[in-house]
Amino acid sequence: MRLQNTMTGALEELVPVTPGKVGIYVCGVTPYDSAHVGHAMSLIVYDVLVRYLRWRGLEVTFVSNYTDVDDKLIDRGAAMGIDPLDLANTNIAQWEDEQERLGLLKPDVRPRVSLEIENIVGMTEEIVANGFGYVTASGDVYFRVRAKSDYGKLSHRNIEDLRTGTRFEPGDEKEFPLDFALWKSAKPGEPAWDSPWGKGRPGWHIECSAMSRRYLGERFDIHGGGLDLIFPHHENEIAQAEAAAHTSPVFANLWMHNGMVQRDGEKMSKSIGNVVSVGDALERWSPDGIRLYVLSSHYRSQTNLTDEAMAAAGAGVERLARAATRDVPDDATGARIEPPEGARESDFIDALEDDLDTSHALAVLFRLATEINRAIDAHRNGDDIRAMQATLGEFAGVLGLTLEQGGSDAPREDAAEIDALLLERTAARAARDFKRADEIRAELDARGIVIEDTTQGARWSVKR
RNA sequence: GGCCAUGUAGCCAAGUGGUAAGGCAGAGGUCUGCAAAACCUCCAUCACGGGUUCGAUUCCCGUCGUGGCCUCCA
Repeated sequence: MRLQNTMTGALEELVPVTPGKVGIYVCGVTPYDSAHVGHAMSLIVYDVLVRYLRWRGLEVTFVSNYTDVDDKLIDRGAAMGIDPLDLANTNIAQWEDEQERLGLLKPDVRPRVSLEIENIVGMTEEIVANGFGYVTASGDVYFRVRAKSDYGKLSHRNIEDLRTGTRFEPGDEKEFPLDFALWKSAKPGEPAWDSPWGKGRPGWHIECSAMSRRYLGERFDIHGGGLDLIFPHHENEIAQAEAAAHTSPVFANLWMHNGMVQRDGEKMSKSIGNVVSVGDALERWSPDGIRLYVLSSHYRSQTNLTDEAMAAAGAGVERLARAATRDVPDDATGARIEPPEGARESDFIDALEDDLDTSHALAVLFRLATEINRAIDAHRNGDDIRAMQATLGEFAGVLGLTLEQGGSDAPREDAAEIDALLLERTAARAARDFKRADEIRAELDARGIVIEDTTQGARWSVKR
């Protein structure tokens, strides 16, 4: 599989550190507020990566963290008058529920900063001992950026460029403006832990270096996150990890970064008030629809979330789901058929091998759907058609799509009533009382129910 | 200001130095009592201006637009 490595800017072959195994670390959220669709998009991308690699037979260890100790949590907690860790736990619980509804795989390890303090302190000590960190009079520990000659190599900036525009704050104890905090001494009322430098808490960046090393080793395969994390977060992670390294001069082999989601052509931001939370999204659109939308563009590109695009994604899911679940006659005497050019497993694999080209992979699914429909209409061999349906379902599964129909089996309180109306309509049609039949259809339509007359009889489903 | 992306049909969105995947929407047709679904057909010359080339949407330069990062951010 080839993936674009942000570090080199080139497409690189994924060559696992340990053959047959892949370690992936993805930066998780800071749970100071509800998650939004941008977070969801990011995780959907890596979710598909993990699913695909596993489908291909690789043993994947997927690690993603929660930053539950952070300035934002402390500030928000103070404003709300609650303990920042409680706030984090509340938001994490909500987000985990939403992740499940989005069909996201659970990471194999889900570390939290608050439970990793010893690990983080240990790494910080190593960095200081190696001369890459220093302790100030007030008990803060900073990373000495100038000691790392290749600092900036991920974001392709040099220290001089970065220095422009920065300056020392009055009373700043930093040696150099770009130095960043590894450990922050505790202020009254803040969550704090013991350390060799007194009570305090970790800086933002050190956690990911410490946790990824603990669970994946000093060198691992893929580190992912949003484009906005390249600088300073990932840059600093690299500096820290390499400053503490014992055996490997390289931290992550491949750096993957997903593009940002815009809403109606604008950046989602609290100030504009256009942030779409995951909760809102799940209210309005199906998990498959959200996923299809995300996967319809390349993960590195910026996407624009519009109601129209979401409706299109939902309709696309319907098309795939229908084809995958459409009744196929048992007849196995029809002419044999197999997936056509562009709809074969090799096409699907080629697409995803090529820097996770999910858009192309989806095109394979749609071609397969068309072929299934054609084959059914043409009374082709039933076994062959069912095989194609199974393939479609399998590919969809690799992409994390469930293709569940919102059909008659969907739980609905008035199901019995709807069934009764449908029976009445069937009787009316048999009696050629089309006026009454159409009335019933209109009534059900008003209730969000769609009727289809098929050769197997009438059926209803929930309109999406 | 610096660094980096990006600009493809009504919308979303792939892609390639040799005249543009796929989805949604739309139009016509088949099927249907009518619909729905499905199937068939149709629907773009790739922001603009230069350059390189036998030939560019695809490479280079410039302009304009959009966005990201440079401070917290998926």
